[in-house]
Amino acid sequence: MLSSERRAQLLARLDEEGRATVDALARDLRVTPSTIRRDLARLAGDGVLVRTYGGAAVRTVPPGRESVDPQLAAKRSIGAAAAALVDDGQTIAISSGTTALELARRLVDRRLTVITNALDVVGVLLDRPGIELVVLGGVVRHGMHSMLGHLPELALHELRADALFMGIGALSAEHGLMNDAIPEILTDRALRRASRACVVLADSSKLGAVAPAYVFGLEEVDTLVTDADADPGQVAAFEARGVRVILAASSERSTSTT
Amino acid sequence: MLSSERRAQLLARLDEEGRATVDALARDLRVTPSTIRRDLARLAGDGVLVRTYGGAAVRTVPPGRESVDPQLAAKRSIGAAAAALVDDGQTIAISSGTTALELARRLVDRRLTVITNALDVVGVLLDRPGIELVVLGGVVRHGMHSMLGHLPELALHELRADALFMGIGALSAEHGLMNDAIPEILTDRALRRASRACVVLADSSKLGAVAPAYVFGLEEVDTLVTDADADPGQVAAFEARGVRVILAASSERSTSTT
DNA sequence: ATGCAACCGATCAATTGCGCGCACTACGCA
DNA sequence: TGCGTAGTGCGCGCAATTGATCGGTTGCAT
Repeated sequence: MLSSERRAQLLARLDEEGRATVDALARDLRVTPSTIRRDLARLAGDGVLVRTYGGAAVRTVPPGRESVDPQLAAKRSIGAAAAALVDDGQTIAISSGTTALELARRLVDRRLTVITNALDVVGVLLDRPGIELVVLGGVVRHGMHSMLGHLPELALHELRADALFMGIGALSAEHGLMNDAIPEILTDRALRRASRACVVLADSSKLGAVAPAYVFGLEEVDTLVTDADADPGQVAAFEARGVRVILAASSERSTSTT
Repeated sequence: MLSSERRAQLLARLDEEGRATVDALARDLRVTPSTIRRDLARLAGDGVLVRTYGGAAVRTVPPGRESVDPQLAAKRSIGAAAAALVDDGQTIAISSGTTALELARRLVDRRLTVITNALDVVGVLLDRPGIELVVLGGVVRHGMHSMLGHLPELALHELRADALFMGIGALSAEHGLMNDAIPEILTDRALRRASRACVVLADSSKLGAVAPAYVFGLEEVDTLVTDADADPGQVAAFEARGVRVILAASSERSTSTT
């Protein structure tokens, strides 16, 4: 095999899977880990990938944190369902989070203005012909790739969106929307204030859960997109609070794995 | 078989398979590897294919669009020299541009706070343990990956840096700093206002050149880092204007190619 | 905090490919 | 026939890649 071909396969695999270990690459490409390390170092020098301890990752995918996400299938279907709510020509805001990132992946061929504070969303939508991309700025949280602080708030005073699509760590009919990280909530509230409508993206495991940081109440939420595994009682409770609930068609295998 | 016919077959095969080894081509075309190497060298010179170790491959990017930067070696050395001006613990601002990007590559292992409006710089410095990354935000320019508009200005009201490192499209002792893109200049000026010192990074081809958009004058510039190919007259002119000039050691091969 | 296993970068020897010079052949032309 | 040019094959010194090894470092678990 040609060395350039090997590097191309390496990149293709990384593109597909988001990350790979040195050992796995060495085994599958039939070379020693030394060679893989050299290839990775070279490609990392070109800025194509990011070297991590034990392997490598695509630049735009957060490491570790979302390793083997059992809800990934659900998040994908939620992203697809949410994309159907977006009309061409609109201006939308997308918050950080893996579910919101799945939405962004579905929007690459659309004609939109997108406001975001999530660097991963930026990576997905960068240089897409129909996408006008507005980045909020801020201090980048390590690993999370979201931009926080008062800079996003400042920028959002100057911006307005038709709709905000936000992922959320937990939500309940009783306590509203909650997140794990306190610094996030100021940015999330500012995003809400700058948007006409609010669509919350949350897989069914988030419904009825709690998290330490209170973001805002359900009265601020117009639509909730979740997956078909959602508890009907929860769905009814949210609908009773005036939230339109959309159940995304879930892929079948997800039930068997849990 | 005619030699031109052989080269045509060689190209056809490469088009079909995407790659080929020297040995396989020599075997199938009934000539020695030497001849194949000569053919490949010739075709690579024409830009039709890419030579790789042990074989050849089709171009992955069309010839015109790709970034064959003749100044890349110079920019790398400039980036290295500029990195020596940065002390650990400092807060620095980095503007957009390929030369500034080379500086960023040299800072990945340092302990710094970095303010930038360049997404490529963000990609390089993202998740580096010692790097606190502050993104300015703004509207993303397609292809350029810089964030512009009044959002960066707004954010820069809230920020201060020890030094600004900025790439520049052209500069002369007479006309000061100039850029190709008008929208850039507002952001560049705001970056300057927020920084105590200003270091300009420009390879020698930029010295004495002109570009349409005036950014600011040399009285705002403390240091200029360029490569050793710089015209001594130009260097003297800049020094006469009070600018400290640093000549980065140039790599040797660049001279032989010109 | 500490110990341990895994990983990394640097280095070395071996293999393989490469550029270059030289000789030979084929062909066109006077 | 003699000569010049272009193309090809061959051998040699050199460069690039690779796999193995070693000392140092990192991340993880206890």
